[in-house]
Formats: sequence, C-alpha cells, structure tokens
Amino acid sequence: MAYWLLKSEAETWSWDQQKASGNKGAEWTGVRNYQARNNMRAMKNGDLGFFYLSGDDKCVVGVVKVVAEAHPDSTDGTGVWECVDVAAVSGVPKPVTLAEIKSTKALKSMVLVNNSRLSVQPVSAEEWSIISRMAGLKEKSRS
DNA sequence: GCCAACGTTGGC
DNA sequence: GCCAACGTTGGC
Repeated sequence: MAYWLLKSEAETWSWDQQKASGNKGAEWTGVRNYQARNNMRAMKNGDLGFFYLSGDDKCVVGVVKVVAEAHPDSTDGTGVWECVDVAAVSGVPKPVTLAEIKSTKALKSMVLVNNSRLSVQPVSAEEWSIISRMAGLKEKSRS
C-alpha cells in the first residue's frame, strides 16, 4: 500500500468533477512528464492519493483511490503517455494549504516542497498521516 | 506579471 | 554526449 499526491488545476479538473465521476472514477489524463508517468506506473489498485490543487488554491482538498492501474492515456496519440483511473474517497473537512505544509517541520522533505513542479508524487506513510490529521480526516480515512 | 526551477530540443 | 536555448510550470 503506497501513498501519492496528484496535482490538478481547478480549471482543468476540479474536485467537484472528480467527485462527480463517482466510485468508478476517471482517467487521470494529461500527464506529459516521465517521472510523473513512472510514478503512475508504480501505483497499485487501492493505493490512496491526496488531490492537490495548484494555481490559485494550492491546497489538499480530497483523497482519491486508484481504481485502475496504468494504461495508455486516451488523450495521447503518441503511445508514450499513460494514466491511471482514480475515484474520490472523501473530501477533507479542512483543506491543508501549501503554506501550512511548508511551515510544518516534519513535512520539510516532501516532494511537494522540494520539487513543486512534479505533478504526480510519492508521499511517505508518515507524511500521509500528518497531513490527514491536519486535514481533519477521521482515523478510518487514514491508513 | 515576474522569475526560479526544471525538462526538452537541437546544434555541434 | 554535451550544452545552450527555449518552453512550461507553479509559487510569489
């Protein structure tokens, strides 16, 4: 069981759209970066991820679950890029902002802090539990 | 709107 | 295979 962080812009793919896709989820398309693609290839069904908004929002707003492992990205014609399907698990009672993450010592080494441009990132179990707590998620929704 | 960080491209 | 030029992302 691994943890991830998936970045989106609200204008492109919002949390509302993610929720509306229901339990079947939706393809996480549009990733055009090898490191991000490789992270998606490493995802297993049932892995959890934070849904993070970049741009104006810059915060974790929800939790998603991998429901289909890496397969070709239907929006890509080159055959190079892949995506996974993710489904919304729950929104967070209290969004966790990038500023909060940056000011939390234990999260200093997060990829989000050190390589903010990577759009699909691994999250350690410790980071997952800290942010879950900050977000006001119940124990059940954590690991 | 600016700029730093990073990735990709293309010339050599 | 190196590196300069360029484009994109994302935080401020």
